[in-house]
Amino acid sequence: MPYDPSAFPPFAVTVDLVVLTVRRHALCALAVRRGEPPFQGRWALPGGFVRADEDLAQAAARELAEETGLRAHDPAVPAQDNGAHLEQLATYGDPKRDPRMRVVSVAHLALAPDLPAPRAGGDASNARWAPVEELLQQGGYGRDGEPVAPLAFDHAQILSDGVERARSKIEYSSLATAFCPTEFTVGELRRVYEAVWGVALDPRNFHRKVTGTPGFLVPTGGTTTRQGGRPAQLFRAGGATLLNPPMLRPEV
Amino acid sequence: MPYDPSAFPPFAVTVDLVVLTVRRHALCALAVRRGEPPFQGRWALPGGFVRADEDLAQAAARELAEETGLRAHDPAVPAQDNGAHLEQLATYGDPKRDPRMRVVSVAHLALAPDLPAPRAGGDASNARWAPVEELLQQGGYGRDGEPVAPLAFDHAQILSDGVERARSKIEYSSLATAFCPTEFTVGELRRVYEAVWGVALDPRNFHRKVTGTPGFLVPTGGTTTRQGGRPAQLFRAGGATLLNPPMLRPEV
DNA sequence: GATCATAGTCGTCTGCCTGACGATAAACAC
DNA sequence: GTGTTTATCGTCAGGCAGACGACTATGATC
Repeated sequence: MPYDPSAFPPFAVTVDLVVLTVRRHALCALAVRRGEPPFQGRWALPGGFVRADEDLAQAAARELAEETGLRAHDPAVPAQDNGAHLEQLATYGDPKRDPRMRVVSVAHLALAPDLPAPRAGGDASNARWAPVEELLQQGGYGRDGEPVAPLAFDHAQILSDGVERARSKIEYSSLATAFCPTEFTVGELRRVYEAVWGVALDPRNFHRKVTGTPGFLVPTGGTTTRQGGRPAQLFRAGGATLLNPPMLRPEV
Repeated sequence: MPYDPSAFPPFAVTVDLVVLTVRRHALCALAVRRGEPPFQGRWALPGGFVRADEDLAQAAARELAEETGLRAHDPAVPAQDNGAHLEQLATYGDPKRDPRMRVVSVAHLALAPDLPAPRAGGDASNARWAPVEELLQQGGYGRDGEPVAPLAFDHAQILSDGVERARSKIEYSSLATAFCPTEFTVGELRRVYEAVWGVALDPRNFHRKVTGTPGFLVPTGGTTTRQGGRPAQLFRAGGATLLNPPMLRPEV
């Protein structure tokens, strides 16, 4: 195939972000309201065009910072604090996914601890954390009784894929700690698993499992009582990234 | 962000293919020789531009058919024969990955049973199955004593990611059957695992494990003796796609 | 201050799965 | 027949997970 610039059609390339966090025992995703057509007024995933001199991961990190103020976690610096986990998810390129033009979107998945409040260009009403089931239900009515419109474009599919990735990845990696603050208790980590998987876990077996997995948790020495009840030990994420044996997701 | 066609730079979008198979107890990948600069004469992964009206998966399936004659396995037809498994792998978009222009490549992973012979535009000398370690070694000398040049572009990284995906995915899915013909024996399936993982497995424990996992294998009733020794039962891939519990890859 | 509710932590027991490995079965080569 | 190769069945011990009892340490309530 000789090199011929007219031999290939031009594409626009964007990054879209599935930013997940756990709030009030529910897995939530960041959604922004679209200000212009198509899908004006509908909720969508945050994202934007990749710039001419930018790598895909850079573009995703830039969008993440613009939308949330989060810095992306550099994989080369595992002990970095307050950085969000960011990884490529999948690429969506259906010719009709954007009615305006041919857009290929490289979706990324970000996991963040619970954050104060979202921002989207400074306008809080145009960005929110919403439970993923609420964003994924087709039509129907949300918790507040208002009608729910599906996400713009193919973003329901992207969000669904991102949630599934997160659900499976916390099984065999220490990624669940990305949902926790720098220091956290075993109970807080358990509530992350329960929210992401949507199941209840036995606190005793969970405690035995996570404290017995080498490299998963490192005790800081401190304790906290912010959950009420007996004070709990505080931990930081250990160096291990892959858990062997993995956490087991209960059968449905 | 208002819609402004001049606000985004144009990209070329390609699909690159990591086509894996098991030949002579070794994990092999399809490589094609580049006929023009850049990297003229070097080996590369097969691939090509995505057309204007084509989905990414369609483009990957078309390239796969052009290079190997394989039809992609439609996930909606699980019992389809002789179709190769095809899935999206990852997307590579470093601004300098192609010296000519800005190219974003959506890599796909294909798994195929052992095939007669590769073809690349009818010229067999420009396409071959090569063991992945041979393609991935940087410089040095191959089995035949000839100097080995690294793969073109970032294809070593793509191939490495594809191999790692395959290695981990046969742990928890029935994907290893994609390397086998329609009917196969437990021993043949074991040799697939051994080649992909590069380890030796205990035949007795392997047999117990795979025949005891519901939905993994379905006996066809026939037997074969094509491996020599006692005749072995023939199986087809069962309906299960996810293995629970998974196959365990031995520690290094 | 006693009592209660809440949450955390340590143990025990049982069943299942895995790895190691012995034994037998059925073909082919000589 | 003997040896070789591959397939298949069985046995046994160790480890891990699920179920669940027991105890500890805090704050809330009376």
